[in-house]
Amino acid sequence: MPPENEPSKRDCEIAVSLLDWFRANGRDYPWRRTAEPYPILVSEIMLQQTQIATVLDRGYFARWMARFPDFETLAAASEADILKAWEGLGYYRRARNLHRIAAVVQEEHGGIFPREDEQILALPGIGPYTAGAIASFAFNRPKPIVDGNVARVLSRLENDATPIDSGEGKKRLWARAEALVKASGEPRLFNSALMELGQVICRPTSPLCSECPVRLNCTASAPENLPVKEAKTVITETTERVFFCENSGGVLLEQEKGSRRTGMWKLPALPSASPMTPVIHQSVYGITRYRVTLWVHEAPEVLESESLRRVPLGDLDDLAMPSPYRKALRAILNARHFELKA
DNA sequence: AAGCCGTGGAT
DNA sequence: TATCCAAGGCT
Repeated sequence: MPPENEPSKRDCEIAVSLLDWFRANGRDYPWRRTAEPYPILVSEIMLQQTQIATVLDRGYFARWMARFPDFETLAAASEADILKAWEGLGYYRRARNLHRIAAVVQEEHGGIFPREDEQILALPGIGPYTAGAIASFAFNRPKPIVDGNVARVLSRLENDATPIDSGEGKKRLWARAEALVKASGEPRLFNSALMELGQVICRPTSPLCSECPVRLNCTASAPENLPVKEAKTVITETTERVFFCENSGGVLLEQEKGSRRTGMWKLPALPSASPMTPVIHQSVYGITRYRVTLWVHEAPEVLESESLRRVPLGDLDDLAMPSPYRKALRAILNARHFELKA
């Protein structure tokens, strides 16, 4: 009985070329020096929609691993500590999901990260990409991964203009990624190589085709025009009004309670019923499809509320705060400090 | 399934 | 300056 999916000669060539290139040129990252599920999981969650430079250069990965070195430590940590460690990385649900995963591993898997695909996929915050990444990086199993890099590389390799965010496009990409990782015989190395090719050679603009290890097998006629996407994000302008209220006891802050940025602290919203007090700081920040103009007002008169807390200046850095408010608060406090000295 | 969820760097 | 995009997932 012949094997069902014999790798094609072309796929074997692509895999070998990519593996050779990666063995000679692959970058050294801390999560590539280990096959332990925990650090690999942490890196994968941190790197979702986040650049490697952010996670490495700004110290997030190193600090996290020092503070929460294993599942047990992470499971025992408070959500406040976890959000604080994640502050500035964005998509804060990722941090809470990582926390929840640690609890599941401790309580349902006896402290051992599960190997079964279904069990991995069932963990909160782990979708098809991250499940494949852990299966291949930690367990060296031939599972495909398709992230933004891989989608770009594969659509160019096949000169395929099917939108990568369409159902058909995703189906093709995952099928190609699966065929290639199986042809490689080296899941851990190959998946890393495929992504890194997208980062350093097959870049979104100005791809370095003359240096590409798979150029002989690439069919792209105009690589700069690929991949094609359907979705176009329309930016909506919005306005946000908050207030700054400091006295000898510290600064008044409000804890977020909605689904968005839950548990994090911010400058309190200016009550819609309150009068427009003078503006003391203005900034603009982007969040998903919004461009928000943030106005920080002087405090209105009425300030009683259960969601508000007066935080001493020395404790401000201990609370997890989304970047726009952190920056505004620092700017305001710096200005005040400067005035006091002057 | 289309909208939502953060932030910073590159171009 | 504006836009894109980065190791996506959830609802």
